[in-house]
Amino acid sequence: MTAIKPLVLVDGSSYLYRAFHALPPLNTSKGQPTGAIKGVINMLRRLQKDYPDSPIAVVFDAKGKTFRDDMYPQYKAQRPPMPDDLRSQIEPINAIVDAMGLPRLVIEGVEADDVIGTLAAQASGERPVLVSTGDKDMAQLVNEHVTLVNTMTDTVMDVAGVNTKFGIPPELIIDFLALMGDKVDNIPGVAGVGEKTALALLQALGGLEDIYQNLDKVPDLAMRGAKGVAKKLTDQREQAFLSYTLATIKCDVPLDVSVPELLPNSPDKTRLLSLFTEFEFKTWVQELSRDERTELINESKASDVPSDDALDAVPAFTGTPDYQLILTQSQFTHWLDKLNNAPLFAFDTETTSLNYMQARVVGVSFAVNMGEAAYLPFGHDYLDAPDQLAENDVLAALKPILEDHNKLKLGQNLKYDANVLANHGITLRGIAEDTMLESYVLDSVGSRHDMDTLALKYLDRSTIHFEDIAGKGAKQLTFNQIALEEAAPYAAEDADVTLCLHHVMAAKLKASPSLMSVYRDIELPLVSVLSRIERNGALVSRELLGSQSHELGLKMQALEKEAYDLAGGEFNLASPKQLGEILFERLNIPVIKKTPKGAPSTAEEVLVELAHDYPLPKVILEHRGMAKLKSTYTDKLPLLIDPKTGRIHTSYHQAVAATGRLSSSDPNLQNIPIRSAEGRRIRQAFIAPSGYVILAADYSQIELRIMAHLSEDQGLIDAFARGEDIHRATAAEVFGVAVDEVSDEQRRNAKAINFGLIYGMSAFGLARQLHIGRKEAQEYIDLYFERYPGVLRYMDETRVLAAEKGFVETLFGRRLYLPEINASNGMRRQAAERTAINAPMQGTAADIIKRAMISVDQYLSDSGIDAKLIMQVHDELVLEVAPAALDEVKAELSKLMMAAAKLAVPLEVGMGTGANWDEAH
DNA sequence: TCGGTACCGTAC
DNA sequence: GACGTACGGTACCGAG
Repeated sequence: MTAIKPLVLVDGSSYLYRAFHALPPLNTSKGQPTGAIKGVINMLRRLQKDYPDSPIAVVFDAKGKTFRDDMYPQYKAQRPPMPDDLRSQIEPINAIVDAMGLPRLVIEGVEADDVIGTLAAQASGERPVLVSTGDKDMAQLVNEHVTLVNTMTDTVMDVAGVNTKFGIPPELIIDFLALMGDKVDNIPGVAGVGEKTALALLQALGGLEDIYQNLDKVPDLAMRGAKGVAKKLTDQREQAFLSYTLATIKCDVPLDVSVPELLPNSPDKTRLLSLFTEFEFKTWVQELSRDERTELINESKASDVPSDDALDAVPAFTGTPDYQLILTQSQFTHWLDKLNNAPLFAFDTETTSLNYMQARVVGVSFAVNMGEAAYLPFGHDYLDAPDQLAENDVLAALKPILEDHNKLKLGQNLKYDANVLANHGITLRGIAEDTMLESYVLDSVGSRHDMDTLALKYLDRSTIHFEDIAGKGAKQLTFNQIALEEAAPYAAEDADVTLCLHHVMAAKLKASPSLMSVYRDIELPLVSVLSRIERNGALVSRELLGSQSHELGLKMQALEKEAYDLAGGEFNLASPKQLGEILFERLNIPVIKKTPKGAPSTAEEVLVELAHDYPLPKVILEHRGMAKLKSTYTDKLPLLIDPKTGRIHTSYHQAVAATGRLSSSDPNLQNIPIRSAEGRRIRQAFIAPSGYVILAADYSQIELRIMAHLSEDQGLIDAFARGEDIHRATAAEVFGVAVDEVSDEQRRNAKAINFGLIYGMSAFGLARQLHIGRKEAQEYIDLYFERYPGVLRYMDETRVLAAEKGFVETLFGRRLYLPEINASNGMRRQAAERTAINAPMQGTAADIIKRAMISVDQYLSDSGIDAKLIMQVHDELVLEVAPAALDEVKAELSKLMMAAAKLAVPLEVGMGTGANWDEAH
């Protein structure tokens, strides 16, 4: 089934101007402006990716007069001449378009619009037409065959879209322009008739002709100044009809090309490479060389991966599903046969607990074809439960299938299934697809990624919820206690829905090679790696934590007494509300800051400030610090030690953080204290077992290095290349002193600036951070951007691109959508802008360490060396290593982590070892 | 007894 | 209001 490829008509001139004006200026090191080139070519590359092999034409305005100038000498007359900085970019664009193999059209005497209108008319009815433009005037071309697409904003406009956007159908767009005129093109329109009046007239009376035939009805229309409008229309009749002609796109320009001749040629890669190099488009240069490498790789492995085409050919299932319950050996044999012969099957485990270390599998469900699934129970043991197949027999029969690399599996969060199967001695292999990860890669923030949410979102299907059959709260049943009549439809549905979801989401992913690569090359291989890390666990000393808890408790008691004396009565130190009353009402201490809800804040920074003048805040601060350590860490961690392994097994969440980072819970191992001496004692409780040492390896300044790479700022790149202390180097630049004369304060300030940049900080934020004036903070920021202009440009460009596209990307193509980037609420919009700045850096760092984890895990298992991964903390990997293996592991780990990305700056890795996690830093 | 919100604090 | 991403603790409040 091959759909007819659409004809793609690109309004090159509209993008040329938009790119030039909307994007911040960009120059090569020789001073050649390239911002518009980059904008236009970027857009063409996107179109090519979206519509490969479609006939396409890139159309530009010709120089000189057009027929409209003859008709109306003032047409576009007020337009300033093209700026030199734009003019000099036209030839390069032409050259690149030609090298890309795209047909380029420039026709004398008419405008690009007319050429596009003509070609659209020619193709109309034979194939769909997509007009790629940023110009709304083109809406007049829209009909059932012709759609507009704004490639810069990724929005499309069909007939319904025109109606929604303008409130009138496409046929009336010319009339609309004729009435209200167009400032940009200097089309006069009817003076005194603006957008609102024009729409009211058109909606009430129809087109221009109809309006003039019904001028008597105009004064009665419900619109502002209706009475005067009729006179204006009468007086300016001629001008109105002239405007109509001017605004009409000509659809019968004589052309000496026709649609079939517009197929793209294969690109001249050598020429492209030299052009991209000349204009210093470094990422495209890299991509060109990378593409050539991957083409070779793909050719060699194309045959052993099942094609997604096979799935796409399966129509969506709409009938009544067939869900079976497997209770007999012959039913089981039948399904084993299906599984063995399926190119891919969905499966799901039902268990007794959400805790993957303690869970036992009590049943398994499968789906091979959509709408057909089965539940195989073997551990339900409620009163009067029917006889089931024996667990041992079932698992023994399934084991070879589940452990076979070549029997491909699909699931929803298969890491969990892999973990619980491991409890039964089964190593899940052949993890080929995971719907949770498909959803996460498609849109990490748009919705949650649990199956119920996905079924509603992608299948418009409401599923049986776990709570529906298990109940909730204290009397919630475990799965083995649920009657099979209820359990079977639920479990079978899970497998079926997973299969249907994959069908839908895989097609979406396929449309975007970069998202597909994030999914297939990063997220999917990571599943098994994370499963192993989780099951390895981290060893903690129960004794050490216990004595720390005890000690903290004693100190807190003393502080409480002290606090009650100072406050003149007992109160709950942990209650911000009660504390606020004591401080700000009873003791009349001034309020420095309020919480978002308006209550006086008792946050740390406030108490630190107050501690200068009052004794109580200092006591509260000390108490809080201890309470935090005790309740969150020293009391809690021992409770999470698994009785069987004696270790702590966290859960890493792969589809939670918007940027692509992992998160960790139960416990969260990614926020164990390190900054204060007291906090670090908790890290001392993370110990190596006897005969091993802890090895911690972390990327040094990874996000700043990524900023240097993405911004291509030469100063920053050079500083990293020289291997300088980056905060010191920044301070030297910003404060204009030699590197070895930077004071501690200057370095501290520079460090705050560097971190602030990563977070999209404002002068206010920096001022608060450094306790300086806002003006002074702004001066620092200005100085910084003066020294590192590439960074400023990158930030501006990122904001603009985010606003136009609605998402930002990491180096590896992971996307983060920013629905509020164009919000009218300034605060929300600014928050989205800060996310836009931060996400590419944080997300690229996440991509890099994930890639490193995959290769490190591969190395560890291939080599069989005595070492294992036990933790990941965003930019750090922690391992347990036998001392005899230490030298080799360190060398290999460093090599693999550095090789996880090729940036314009070196990726440096720091390492430490010790008997515990604290010592390893 | 629970679920949700507010506030606070830990990490990178 | 003003610095990004997480998780989780305690307090508090209201519904059941």
